[in-house]
Amino acid sequence: MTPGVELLEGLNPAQKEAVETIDGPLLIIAGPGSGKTRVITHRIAYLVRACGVSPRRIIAVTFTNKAAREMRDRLQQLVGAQADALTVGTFHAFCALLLRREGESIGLPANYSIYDADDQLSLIKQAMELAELEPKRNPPQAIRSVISKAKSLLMDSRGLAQRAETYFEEISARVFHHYEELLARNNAVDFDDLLMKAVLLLQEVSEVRERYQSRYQYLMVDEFQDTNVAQYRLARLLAGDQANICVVGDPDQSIYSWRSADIRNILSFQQDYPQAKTISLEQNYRSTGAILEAAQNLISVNGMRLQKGLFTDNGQGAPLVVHEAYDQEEEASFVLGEIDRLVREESVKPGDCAVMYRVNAQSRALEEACLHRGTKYRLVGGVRFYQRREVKDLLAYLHLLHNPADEVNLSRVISVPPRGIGAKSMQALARWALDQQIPLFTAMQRIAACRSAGEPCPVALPSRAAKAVADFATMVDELIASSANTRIVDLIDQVLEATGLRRHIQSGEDRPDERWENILEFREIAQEYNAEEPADGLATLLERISLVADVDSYEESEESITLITLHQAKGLEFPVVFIVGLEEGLLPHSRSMESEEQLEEERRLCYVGITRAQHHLYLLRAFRRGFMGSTGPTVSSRFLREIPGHLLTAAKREQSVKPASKRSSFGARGPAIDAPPAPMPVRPTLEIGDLVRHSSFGEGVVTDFVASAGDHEVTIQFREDVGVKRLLLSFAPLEKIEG
DNA sequence: TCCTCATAACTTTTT
DNA sequence: GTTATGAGGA
Repeated sequence: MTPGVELLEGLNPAQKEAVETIDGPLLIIAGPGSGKTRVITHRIAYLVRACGVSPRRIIAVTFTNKAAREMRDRLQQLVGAQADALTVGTFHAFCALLLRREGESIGLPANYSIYDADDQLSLIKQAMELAELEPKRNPPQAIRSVISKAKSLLMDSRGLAQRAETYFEEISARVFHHYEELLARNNAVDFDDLLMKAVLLLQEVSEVRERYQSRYQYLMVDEFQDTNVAQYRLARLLAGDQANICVVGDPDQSIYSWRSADIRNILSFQQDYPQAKTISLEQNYRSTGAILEAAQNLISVNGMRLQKGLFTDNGQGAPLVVHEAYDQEEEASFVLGEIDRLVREESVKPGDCAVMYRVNAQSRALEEACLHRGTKYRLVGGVRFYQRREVKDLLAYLHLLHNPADEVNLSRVISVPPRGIGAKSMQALARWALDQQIPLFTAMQRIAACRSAGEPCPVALPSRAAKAVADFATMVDELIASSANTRIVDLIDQVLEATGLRRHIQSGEDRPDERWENILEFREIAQEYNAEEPADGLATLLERISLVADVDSYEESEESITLITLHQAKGLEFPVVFIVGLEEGLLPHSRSMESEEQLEEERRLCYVGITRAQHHLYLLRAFRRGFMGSTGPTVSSRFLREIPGHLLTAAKREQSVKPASKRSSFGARGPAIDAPPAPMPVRPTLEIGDLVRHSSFGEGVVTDFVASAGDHEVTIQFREDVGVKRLLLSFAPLEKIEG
């Protein structure tokens, strides 16, 4: 028997074909729950075990570190220790490594820093000062986004200046130019640079390109619909003329266009590789028929779309539950109440349940409800660990030790703790450094040298400040010297003591215990890097930390429910899913309602959420929701209307447990005094989720609403003894109960 | 130089 | 209901 042939067992024909097609370009269109990961991992294992390809020659690129880790784990099971020789990682991680090894050939020193969004912003503000632009009139955030878009299209500041179409782009190009220089001076790159410089490197330096092309014979790209132009170019450069490139994606799950992801890459792929084979995986193994049907109906509203015929052999399953809560507190308590009930009555584990939302701010109400009820939960995202102030401060010191040219991190730590070097002194120092054409930190070292030699200070500084600067430079120098031969954890301890950071945190007013806990947690993480060479250990630690997302640290647990944004939920699946906040302005988000493209992306986001569910799906909405301190009534999401009514059912009545007083106090028709005018024209009639009273049937919930021949047909779920009724709006004696 | 208090401005989504 | 910024006082 051919070795590795058992890897094909249990695959459907399309999956099998995808695994066996190993040479030449291959595009796999993989619907949700179609066994995509299985196909990718089996394909790699097949290459290794059946085709005898050395694992060193295979590279698989994923979107998140978590996906990479999962893939590696699965491959370990399929090919054992050989999995270690595979290259599996995110685009950014691969580029970071490539640049650290080969960057010198395009003038990038190996000890470069990676700047995150915050660092970028502070550099952009500096660049704006140099370009003499008012940050008030030109929001730095917006400029950053223009720069980032340009870079993801592989444009530098010259390119942007040439192709600028608006005044704002022209301004941005001017800032961009200074920004590039500042990055170079700080020996730093931003996220987009990782990709752009890697492309530049492979394009310009043929020796390196050929080496990598001949090393990697087989290339796979996961989540291809979320790649941007730079990433796609990189993939093509790596694939070379051999073109054993396999890309896997689903255009309907493209939700990162705001980060310059470009679905058109799928079209480009077919143009760039006309001989490419396309395989569609259409059988869904994850969800019930009802869930899949709802998802398909929703997504089919999108205009620009490749039709797909998803199907499942799973049963129809339970209908989707829609519920309108009074406010976000009641929404949260409904969710938790329902989870309790499922755990009690249907042997569901809390860990099987996930609550998904559009924006992180929505997690607050849910967290509070969990705390109140004693429900264990795991929050994915939120305030990121590495973004916490104390952790970032410590990291900034480590960055400075690794790359003393890094002035963003230098400025960050110069006054943490306060050591008598204020803004004025820093300004004077910076001016002098610029004058002397030396880096800021070198200027500080000069002052230290002058002082110890008893010479006068070359910069006009108050003597206290001059001493403080000299002490600081000496301290950092000592730490740098020590970093070359100290284990990471010991280095961290030295930094905490020498800089006074430990005392600063522990004697601080602001939750000192919690903040110190975070430092200790960071210390734990760093411990894992001890095995490596000390100097290299610092480099890898910093690199890894710069490139991890929070979803990466997500671990499954049986007792805790999961709170997660819709974006982060991509690639995950749960038996029970609650999607909350199905309201106009939230899902779809108000910032995405300007253009049809953005709206379609919101719809895809909703689609991603729905297709995460295996057995039970709940679609929730709050009638009133607070935003930015104030609170106002909401309008039901159009997405609810785009799901056919026969798939939906209203939540059982007793679930809405809020005391009646709260409801009635708002008043059925009374003017909403504190409510801002609704941003969207409210439908003059009824909407899905509305509560109505019928003169003979009693109270009910609208579950469907269709226009028909000059009238509207409403489907209403009444009390259990009455059941579901279809009524024509113009005839039915219906009264809306509220809002 | 550093800290406190007020106010303004804002919140998509993340490698 | 937050977090970033600024003025003014110690």
